[in-house]
Amino acid sequence: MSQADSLTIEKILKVAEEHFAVHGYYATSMRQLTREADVNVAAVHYHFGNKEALFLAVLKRRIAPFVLMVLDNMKQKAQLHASVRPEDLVQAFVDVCLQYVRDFDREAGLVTRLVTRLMVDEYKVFREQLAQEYSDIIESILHLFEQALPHLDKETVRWRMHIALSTLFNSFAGNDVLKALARREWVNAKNPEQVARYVVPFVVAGLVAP
Amino acid sequence: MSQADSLTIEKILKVAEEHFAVHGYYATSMRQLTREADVNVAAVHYHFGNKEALFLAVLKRRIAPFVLMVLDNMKQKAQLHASVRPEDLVQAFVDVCLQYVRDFDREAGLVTRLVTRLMVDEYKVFREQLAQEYSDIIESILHLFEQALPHLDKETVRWRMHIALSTLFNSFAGNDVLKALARREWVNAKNPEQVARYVVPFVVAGLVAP
DNA sequence: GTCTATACGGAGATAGAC
DNA sequence: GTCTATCTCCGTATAGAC
Repeated sequence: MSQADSLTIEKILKVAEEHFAVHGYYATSMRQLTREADVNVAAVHYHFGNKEALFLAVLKRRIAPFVLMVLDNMKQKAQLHASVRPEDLVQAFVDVCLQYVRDFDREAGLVTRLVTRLMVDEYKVFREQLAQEYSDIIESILHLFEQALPHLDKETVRWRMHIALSTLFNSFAGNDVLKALARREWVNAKNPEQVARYVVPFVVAGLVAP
Repeated sequence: MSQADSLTIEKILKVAEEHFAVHGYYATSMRQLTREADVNVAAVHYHFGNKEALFLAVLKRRIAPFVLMVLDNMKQKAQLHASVRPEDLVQAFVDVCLQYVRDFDREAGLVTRLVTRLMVDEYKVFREQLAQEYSDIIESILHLFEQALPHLDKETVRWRMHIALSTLFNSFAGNDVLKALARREWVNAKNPEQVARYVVPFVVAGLVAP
């Protein structure tokens, strides 16, 4: 029986990705997770090996399709015009996020939350395993940014892309400094349409800044 | 004996803030922390109550002075000109970060890392306890942003401030999406001077975007 | 080949001896 | 104030049931 056909594996992955995205790697309990998925704890170790490997499986399943879709969407938008426009690159990212929300990620931010978790936790093991898979895609995206910002030197382009993507991932993950520091709710950071509306002009302006 | 005079408390706090900032709340082990601080595990429970309370103590000690310093610096810069300028507000934040690096935070990003941890973890207990302390300060900072961006409606100002502060905290925390997803090092996200150089024009442009 | 039952060491928490 | 003993829950490993 192939992995994809196994009901047990699917049940584990479904509950696991939710837990990892919402609570993070360390705060996720294998026992609670398997209880919720109605699966024995040891079944996870049989199918995946250990907690790290399960997390990796979740990441690989969700991040690769997302990043690839972003790249494709960027290329597609770029072809509509004579030159690559910064606003098209940003909009491509946003479109994929909104499409994910419509299609399957109703809670919004599953993939983006997983990525921001990776960002702050700097888990070396995961990075070494994941880097290989996405390096080429990220390289292609950088190439598009270089075309979109021809007046800037390459070091600056890398930094702007770095800040732009960090901001986009964090915004769609619903991460909210103001909510963390202040009492009343300032903005509805969990609403993807609202996020899209306000983050696009901000990031585009940041990219093309003098 | 007052808390500030206790050597044990000081030893615990010093090691704890390092561990919490670098590894996060859940990945921090009380046993490892106390071993490193050369203090008995139960001493933490005696002086602070539990792990949550210790984390709160660390946050209160570091975040309040930082945020207050940012507000003061913003007000100070604002008084130098007839109107409040967006670039002054951003530069005020950056100046405080760089001053922290020079003065005591040699590893850089202790405070900013703690805040980004709070952002992604959404730990309700901490928020309820902390929100009260910083609400007024954040409110004052919002007031400055409203003065600096008079042509924008208040909803937009809140969103721009939200995105700007998120980006600033994340940048100085050294959080790096590209490093999380790709193999080779794209930018030196851990170098505060480099961060300052590239993040300021980006965020200022984002704030004043049409 | 799949999965269950169970045991082990380490974590945070706490009561109570000193 | 300090520290030991102990409780419960965690991730993990493994033997064996089906």
